[in-house]
Amino acid sequence: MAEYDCLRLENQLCFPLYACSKEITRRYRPFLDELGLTYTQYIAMLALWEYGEMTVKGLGDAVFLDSGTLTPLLKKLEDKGYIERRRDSNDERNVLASVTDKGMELRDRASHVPESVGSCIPLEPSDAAELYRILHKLMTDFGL
Amino acid sequence: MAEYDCLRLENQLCFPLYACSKEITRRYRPFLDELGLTYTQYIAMLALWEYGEMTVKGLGDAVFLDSGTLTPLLKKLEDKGYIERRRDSNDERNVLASVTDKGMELRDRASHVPESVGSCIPLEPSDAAELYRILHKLMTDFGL
DNA sequence: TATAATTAAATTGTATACAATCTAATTGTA
DNA sequence: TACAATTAGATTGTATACAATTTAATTATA
Repeated sequence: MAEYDCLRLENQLCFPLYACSKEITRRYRPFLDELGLTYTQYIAMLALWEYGEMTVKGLGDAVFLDSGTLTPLLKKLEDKGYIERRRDSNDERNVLASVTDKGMELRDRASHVPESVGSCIPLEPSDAAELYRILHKLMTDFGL
Repeated sequence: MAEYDCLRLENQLCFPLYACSKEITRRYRPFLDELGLTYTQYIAMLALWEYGEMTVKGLGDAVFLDSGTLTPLLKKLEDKGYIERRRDSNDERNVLASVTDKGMELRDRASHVPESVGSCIPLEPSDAAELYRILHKLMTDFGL
């Protein structure tokens, strides 16, 4: 059966990546629940806090999601009062998303999240740094 | 704004993990399309090829998915003719999934997938080995 | 042994993801 | 300037994910 060794779960690189990504997302939940955000909504808010007003396209480029995912997600963030959406009067094709005052207050409440989650991730600093380096290199080489 | 540096997308470890995981899954698509499988269906088939007949629970433990995801997924694999599902007569709570002859033929056609995908992942062998080591360590420490 | 507790799947509901398509606005060009 | 091509966002359809609940079967225990 050595001919199928390459198909063993243990020998895949994609699988632990997929599994660890899901597990880490899962560990955000208790902290994000307090903020009323899902993980993807949190990622979108990180981008909007950092870059300010953005088009749906620009946000999608930043977080690697398309309008099919972002349109309903941004509507939910708008319903929660964290962002506003409006058409760009200079180019009516664009929809601009911006953070509201309530959304800026949320930023303060979110500022402890990275540290809180970090303490739930059993990763030595040296491994975390190495993982960070490899993943960022991979993203660059992917053209992301 | 240094107080919010920890919220910058660039400073998250979760985000490149999430982005790379999605991108790698995306790169499986053309190869898996030929087999008529989605990525998650492929992962489930890897487990069934490797371990043989499994309960839904056992499969879920192997690939970190619950019955809410697996029940409809296994029905699709059954519709495609790659697996069979039957109740365990020794314990009627269990549903056993097993690979059909057609599913075993698929294994031959799938055997080139890891190498084909690997050549689309711009990762040096040393980095791939290091990434593999860190992720497996993380899974172990997560209790996965 | 009757029943409480546990277990496994399935189901329900919510939220991504993303391909493909549609619509409206803008841009390029003959 | 008409009109083709492009672009942005929204929509539709399919496929995960997973929490919470339900149902049926099994196990533990009073």
